[in-house]
Amino acid sequence: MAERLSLQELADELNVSTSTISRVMNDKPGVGEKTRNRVLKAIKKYNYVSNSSARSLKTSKTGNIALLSRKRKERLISADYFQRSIIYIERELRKRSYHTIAMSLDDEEMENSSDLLMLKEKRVDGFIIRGPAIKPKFILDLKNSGLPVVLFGNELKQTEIDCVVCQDRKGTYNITKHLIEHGHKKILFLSGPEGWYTTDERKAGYSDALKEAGLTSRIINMTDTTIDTGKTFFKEAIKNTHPEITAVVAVNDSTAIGVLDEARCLGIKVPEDIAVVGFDDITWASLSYPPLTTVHAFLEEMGKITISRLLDLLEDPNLHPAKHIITTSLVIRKSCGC
Amino acid sequence: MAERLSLQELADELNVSTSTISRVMNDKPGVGEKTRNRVLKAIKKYNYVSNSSARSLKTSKTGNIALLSRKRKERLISADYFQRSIIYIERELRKRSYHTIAMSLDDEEMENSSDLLMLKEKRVDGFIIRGPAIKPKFILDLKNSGLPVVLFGNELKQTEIDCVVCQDRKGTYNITKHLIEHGHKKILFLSGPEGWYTTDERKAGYSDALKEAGLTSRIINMTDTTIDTGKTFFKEAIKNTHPEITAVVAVNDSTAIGVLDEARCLGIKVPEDIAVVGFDDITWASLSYPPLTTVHAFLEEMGKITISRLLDLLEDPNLHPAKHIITTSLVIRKSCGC
DNA sequence: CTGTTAGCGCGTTCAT
DNA sequence: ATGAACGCGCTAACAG
Repeated sequence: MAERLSLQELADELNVSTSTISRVMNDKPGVGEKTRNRVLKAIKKYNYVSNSSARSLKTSKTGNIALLSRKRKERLISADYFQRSIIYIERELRKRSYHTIAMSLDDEEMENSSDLLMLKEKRVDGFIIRGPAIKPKFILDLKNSGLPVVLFGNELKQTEIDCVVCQDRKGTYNITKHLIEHGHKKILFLSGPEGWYTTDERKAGYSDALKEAGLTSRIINMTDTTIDTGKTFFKEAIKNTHPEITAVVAVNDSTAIGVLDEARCLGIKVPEDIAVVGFDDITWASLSYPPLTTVHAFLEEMGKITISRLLDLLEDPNLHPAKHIITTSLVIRKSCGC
Repeated sequence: MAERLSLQELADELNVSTSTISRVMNDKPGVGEKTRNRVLKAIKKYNYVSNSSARSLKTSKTGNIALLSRKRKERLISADYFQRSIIYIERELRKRSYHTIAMSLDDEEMENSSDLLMLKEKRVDGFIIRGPAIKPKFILDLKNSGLPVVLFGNELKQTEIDCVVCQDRKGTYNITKHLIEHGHKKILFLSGPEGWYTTDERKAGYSDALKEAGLTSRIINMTDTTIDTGKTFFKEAIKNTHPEITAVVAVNDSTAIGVLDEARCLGIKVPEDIAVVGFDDITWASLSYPPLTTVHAFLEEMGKITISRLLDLLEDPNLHPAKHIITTSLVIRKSCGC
């Protein structure tokens, strides 16, 4: 590939000033029709693209957005959730001429948010933070950097901050109600750690449904929401603390799939002996055995809103924080037994 | 957060010149012990970090690496493969002070590689291209940009270019041989589109094993290597073209899992009626029903080498291209029936 | 409508 | 050992 052309070189080539070309490049007024066309043609001919560092230096805009996730230690369970959201967000950002810098941070790295170079280096214009398992302090540190932040699938409880979530509470309420309507009375909720937004909301939705039906709540707070915690805590429940249950509402599909797997190990038939339902509708929900009844979250639409919001914030950082809640829908498959 | 400090401001604060601080920042000689310490302390105190755009402009290094993948249209099946590699690569790069710009390109976007702004904008220092389903022209275009390129899980057939792969051929040879040793004689290979590196290699491995045993090859080239193509092509084979088979070697786990799913739909028992094996050892291989016998690829180690190589290339772009082949290992579970 | 000029914040000569 | 001056490539303010 030929050497990159600088603005100056192109200007010399055309016998115009750099400002003229700059004006044309940025679609600004103040250039005659004839000159503009001449410049446009040359830009195409020489395949001229402005140097992003120089532009950033001048404009203080990088054209990069950081997409931050938490790295889990356990078996990767939400992989397709991760992939679908990251791919969608990246592509949507790219359509609008932004690049995506992806990072997976473990808990330790989030402790030292001051280490996050990007923040001080001015390498990005804004942050998308994905998932519930992020420490509030980390989020606030980022927010205090002055750059726009939008949360995806999470909300801060004390501080108002832009966020995009699905109907966690209502979705779980609906699916729990579905089980109740099919005659279940002893329903266990496998929840995640207290304090995670989605977990708390979904737990509340479960409780809403049970309370409405006058049934007794049975809740277990797991240490995480993975296949493995699903297996472990379900086994413990069925063998010791809650042998009487006829249905399990899992806080997410990964947990539910862990339950399915463990049930198989224990010789418990799903849905004949126990009904199992999840939340998220990850790809594997349709491939598990039996296929999982769950709540579908519209990740793509959540992503779309996240990005629109972030870009709005980029234009006007003083917008008042908003919370965006996207609908969910119930997906009936086999694991609920109806 | 306080306003960012510029080099000049920090210099004024300390009554030294910007050059002195720059020297300290970049660990260069020519600064007295006492001054150096004083500067070091101030850097810490004011939390000074140099502006990345300005630095890039001056040094022509961005500190960004592009990680490119192909976006598939079908159900996402290799999600955890994707996630594991991207997370690992990103974290490993970050350890070495690089940021990762991730992009998922569809076929159309790869056609117009000239559109890839990054390339001309000088937004990245190098490229990692992940997966086999990438058009050679796209790779060559990138390579011709003059920036270092390393392929991950792919190889160019005509042009020498740095690449990191696993033992695709030998791995498939081994697992096929395993089936043969357990008495299978009519073994079908579900392959991907011709021309994809991994697919072709694995097919060759299958053929090696069959030839060695004096058995007849049965190969189907699918249009892609997903759960859905696995389902479709397996069904077609079992019902029409190859009803006699007793075992299926799938080109990857996604395909194998599609076969498992379709077998269940058709009332065919695995492994009793038909043995099924895959390749990759994605997380779901251990969770499918029955758990999948497969070939484990060491993604993390592949990622590590990819990065080391890319960084070496960054230092010396004239290194001779090298191909790195990482070992695989056979993982025996239930689906092969032994 | 167009060109000249002055930085953006940094690294790197070249003097001292 | 230190500092002054220059320029990386671009945009924007000011002249003309």
